[in-house]
Parts: sequence; structure tokens; C-alpha cells
Amino acid sequence: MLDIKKIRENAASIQSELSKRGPRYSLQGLLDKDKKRKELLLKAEELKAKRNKASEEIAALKKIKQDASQLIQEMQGVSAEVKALDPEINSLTEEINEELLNIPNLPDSSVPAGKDEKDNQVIREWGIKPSFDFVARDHTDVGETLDILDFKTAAKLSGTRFAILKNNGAMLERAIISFFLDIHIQKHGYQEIWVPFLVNPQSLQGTGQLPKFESELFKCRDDELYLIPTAEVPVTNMHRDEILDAALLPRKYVCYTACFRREAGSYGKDTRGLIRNHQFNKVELVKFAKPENSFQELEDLTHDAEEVLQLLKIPYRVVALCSGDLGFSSAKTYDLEVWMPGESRYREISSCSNFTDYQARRMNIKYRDDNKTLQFVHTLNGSGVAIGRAFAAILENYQQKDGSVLLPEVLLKYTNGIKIINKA
RNA sequence: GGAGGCGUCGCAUAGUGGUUGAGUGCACCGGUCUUGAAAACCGGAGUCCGGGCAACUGGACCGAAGGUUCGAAUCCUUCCGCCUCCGCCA
Repeated sequence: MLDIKKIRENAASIQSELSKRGPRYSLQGLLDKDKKRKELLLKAEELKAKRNKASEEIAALKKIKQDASQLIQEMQGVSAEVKALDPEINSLTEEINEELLNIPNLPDSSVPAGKDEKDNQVIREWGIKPSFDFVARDHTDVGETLDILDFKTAAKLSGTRFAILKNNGAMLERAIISFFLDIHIQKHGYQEIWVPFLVNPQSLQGTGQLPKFESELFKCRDDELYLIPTAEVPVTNMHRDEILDAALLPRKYVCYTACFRREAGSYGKDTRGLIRNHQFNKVELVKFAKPENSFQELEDLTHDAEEVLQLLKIPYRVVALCSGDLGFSSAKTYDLEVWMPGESRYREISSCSNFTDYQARRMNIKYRDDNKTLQFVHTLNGSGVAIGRAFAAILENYQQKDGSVLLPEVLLKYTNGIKIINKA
């Protein structure tokens, strides 16, 4: 969340930065409540100071066995006043907090201004789009023909937007996961971590999914637990309420998890194939960084994610999200988009963001700076990268005229030497 | 699911209604001593929210929320978390 002190001091400029996101987030109600709360707080604290002092006097009087009944009577009145004020202050505090939780992060000044995804900026492109002497098919078509993807049976088990991977398809999914993990662990120096796929509401509030986006989450009926929409949630929350050792920053984690999203509101969109499923696999990169380095860390993290696509030799581009398309908690985001020949378009496969101190403030994650002052860390994360979409991209970019799919060379050591997927 | 135990300032602990402005040990920071270090000794240190140009100063915080009281780490209620044992189980 944003710092209430900064909002108080720079209301106008923060308001204008917020409005770059598009929908109006008004700070006025917040400021009014804050002012009211401060007045009441001052009053209550004065009363409490008075009471604390009198309590000492009463104790002293009782010790020498003198009568304190007049003071006690007086303090009964003071305590009654306090008892009236405190709940009012508490409910104002709660309301203020609630409003703060619903205000998104401020876009960084380097973020291109814009309304929606059409205003996103292509930063760079990599690779050569494959050319085929036949009509390229989409991954659903390719996968079903090879009997490695089965959406019909998945629908029987769970409904739409689920997939079953079969035969060498299941094997390929596993190979991609292992390959991504190994690159980030061995080459990029991330620490491997394995986490729960179910988390409590507090964790989701920490990273920003709650309270505003509950409808996107799968929730357990009998327990206060949610299925994670991304590994970002458990991994970032590992350090909730902690003071991190400055010498160990940046901390870099890589984590494979399944991810679960309700995709409410995306009815009719990408209903086919692997692109937008309720359950998908992802290898996630998460960093905790010092504020002065966080934007450089974002560049590095983005390059780390890009490298797995380069190694797979899949063409992609890097896009800077504009202010209107930015995620709720993010100050700056680069999307990686892979080329999908079957659709003749780019598809998002990774999203790399710097959340600055927004999540850290929600989660209370700090470190001591060079002056030994406590500061909030900056948190970052990015997909490195989504497995299902990488699977789809491989099928489309590596498809052959006869319907088979060649496998990227770098995967050979993970596929038990299988170089090509043919119909079983 | 059943029974029992426990949640105190980074860690470990003391503390059952009023000098608790939460003690002690370890760890931490500064100093003395030392060629340097260790040890020893001396001293200092928490977080959050306010007021003040500042020195400084008010309030809150002992898992959480309520309650009793002039006054709560301490008493009462509810909740949460952790541990141990039993049951069930991959």
C-alpha cells in the first residue's frame, strides 16, 4: 500500500500520478478520515496521559495507606471518556486501512502513459519468426492430433479451461519445468524453493490479490484457504514481518508451482487450448532488493526470463506496460510475449514487475540501510516463464509438415533423448 | 477428530493487579584494556503512531480481539498459532 504520510504531505501530486492509471482513485475521503482520526487520537492520548499519571499517584497514596478515593472517582470519568473515544478511533483506522488496501501502486515515472494494452510500448524483439511451407496450425490442433493434449476428457473431469497432458506431452511439460529451474538456479543464481499451493487470506493481502480481487481466486469452502494464483504469493510472503539482513540483499528465489485462477470475466476469451486455463504450471522468479537497486534488478530479472526463451529459440518481444495496463501492485512491468505462428500473433508468456515498497509495506518486510535505519525492501517478481504457454509455443514454432513436433535442443537432456514427438 | 501443554523486546528465559519507565543470559553496537584480536570490564541499545526548529516529549505494543478495574504481561471470555500424545491416513 501507499504511505499515508506521503499521501498527507503530497496529496495533489499523488492524486495526479494515480489518475495515470485511468479510473479515478479519489484520495479525498481518505484525507478527511485521516484528519478526523488524528484529532480524536490527540484527545484520547491526552486523556490517557492524565490517567497514567494519576494511576502512579494512586499507587503512591495506597502505599503509604492514604485515601485516594477522590482521584479514583475522577479517573472513572476520564476512563469513561477514553472508552468512548477508542472504538471511534479504531473504526476510523480500519476504514482508512481498508481504503489504502484498495489504492493501487503509483506508476514509475519511466512507465509510458496510456489507457490500455494498445498503448504498451515494444522495447525490443528477439529471434526470427519461423516460416513454413504449409499452413501453420495452432497448438491445440497440433497437440490433439499427436494425442498429447486432451481437452475433452479434462472437461469431463473438471470442466472447461482444464487440460490433460498425455504421453510425450506429459513428459515435455516435466522437461520444461526442470529446464527452467536448472537455468535459473545454476546460471542465474536463484535459490530454489518449494512452497504450499494453499495459502491464508493474510498472504493474499500481502501481495495485493485481496481484498480487491477475491473473485479471481479459488477458495476452499470449509477452510480459510485459497489456491495460489501464482507462486509470487507464498514466496514473497515467506519474509512477511521480517527484517532482512542487508548483506544478503538481493535475495533471489525461483519456485515452481501450479497456479489456479478462476478467470472470472474472461468468458469467451481464449477458451481453446492451453492459453488461459484454470490450472497451469509456472516457474516464478522472486526478488527482495534494496530500493536504490530495484529498477536495475527488474532489468536483470527480465533478462533472466528472456534467456530461457532464447535458449529454446522461440521468437519473442519485450513490451513495457503503459500506465493504464499496469497491474494493481506494480510500479513498472515488462511483459514477454512469444510468437505464436498458429495464431500469427504474440502471446504473453511472462510478466516481470517491480512492486517497489508497495507489497513490502503491506507485508512489513524491512532491512537496515547503511545508517542502520529500518527501510522497506523492494519486491519484484516475474514468470521465468509460464510452462503451459511455453509448451504451446514449442508446439507451434517447432511443428513439422507431417504433424510431428521437433523438440528444442536444450531440452534433450530432459527428454530422455527424445528429439521429436510423433503420433503415438 | 480426541487429550494435554505453550505463546513475553533478534534468540532463550524471569515475571500472577500498582517504583514494570518489562528484569536476566546470549547475540548486537560503542568504549577501556591489547601490536591486533579474543577474553574481561564499563556503557548503550526495540518497534509503531503523534507533538516540537531542536534538546526533548505524549501515546501504544508481552499471539489477536473483547471484558473486569482508577490501574492488566498478570484476572475473565472468545479466537488464532505452535508443540506433544492418541486416532485416521499418502
